[in-house]
Amino acid sequence: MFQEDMAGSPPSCPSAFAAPRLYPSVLAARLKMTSKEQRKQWEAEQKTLAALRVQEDLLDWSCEDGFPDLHRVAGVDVSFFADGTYAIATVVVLSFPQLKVLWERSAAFRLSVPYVPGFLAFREVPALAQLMDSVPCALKPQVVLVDGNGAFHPRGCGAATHLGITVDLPTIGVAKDVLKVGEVNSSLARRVSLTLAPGQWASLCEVAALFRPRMGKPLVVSPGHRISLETALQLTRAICGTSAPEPVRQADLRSRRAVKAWHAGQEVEYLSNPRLRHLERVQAVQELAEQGELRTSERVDVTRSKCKWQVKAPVVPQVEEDTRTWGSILFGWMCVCMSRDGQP
DNA sequence: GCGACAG
DNA sequence: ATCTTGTCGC
Repeated sequence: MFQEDMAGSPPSCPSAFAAPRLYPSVLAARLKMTSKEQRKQWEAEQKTLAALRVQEDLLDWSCEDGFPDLHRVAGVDVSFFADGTYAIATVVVLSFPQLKVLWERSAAFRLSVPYVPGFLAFREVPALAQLMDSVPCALKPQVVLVDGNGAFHPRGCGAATHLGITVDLPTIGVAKDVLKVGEVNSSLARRVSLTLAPGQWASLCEVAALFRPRMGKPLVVSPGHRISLETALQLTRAICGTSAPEPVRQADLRSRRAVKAWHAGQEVEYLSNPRLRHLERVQAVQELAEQGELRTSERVDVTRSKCKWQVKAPVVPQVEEDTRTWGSILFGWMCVCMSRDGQP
């Protein structure tokens, strides 16, 4: 049990949190604080949930041209206060294909768990799941895009998968950096990205692909829950703006805005104990699974899967002519420089 | 012992 | 994740 769970009341005054910024050291200290017992428990939960992951399309919308039955997509994100003890979780629901924001909710919560690579979900998903619960039925999203990984994870259970299973919605993981999973790492991804023109993608392994937006860093796309990698990629491409999928961009923008608003002294909604509520929820999911009420599926072991890095051109090219911008060209050049450093 | 490591 | 300015363009 983390001490923070005992803290009761919401923060009421920004000036009360003028704590010094100790990011690197605080992180290092907390990382060591995470006991081996805790890690084992987390790993066990991830394995249990990974076994419940539905890896094929289980959707209420069609994947055919233009996704005719898809009307609402959601994005989620978390932004942090400078003192590292509070954060704001945001859920946004957008219309499809217009990609206009239909609904938003942002709320502050106390961070009760450190960030440990491979265990992001335990830090961010409880608050996000609680917010997802409050989405009005009429606005319930048909798919959720998560900042992070889905099945592309050492135990097949990244934050997108964790969230998808606990709220029982299709999810897609979109990560800005490459988590090391088996043979896949950032240097492999860098080599693959050099072969990618804007708008193209290439697979990294069975459950992850690298997608190059028109501008900016390539994204790691992996299915979270109730969706295939193919469909996840297809949809991500369809809703990707210039550098990121619109739902995650909106969630990012709005959660940061909420942090700034907080700093400016505005009242912000507060979630009391997302982690404790989430523990009960996960338990409920596991019990349902034991009773056979939940569908289970075979887990793909990323670690043992071979890398297929053949480049595949997009079905519908997003960039017809050479409309590459300065930033895009500069990025390509930086990639070349970085790969030179990386090569013997 | 040191480095790696989604957000 | 967070720390950060000016600047160019619509």
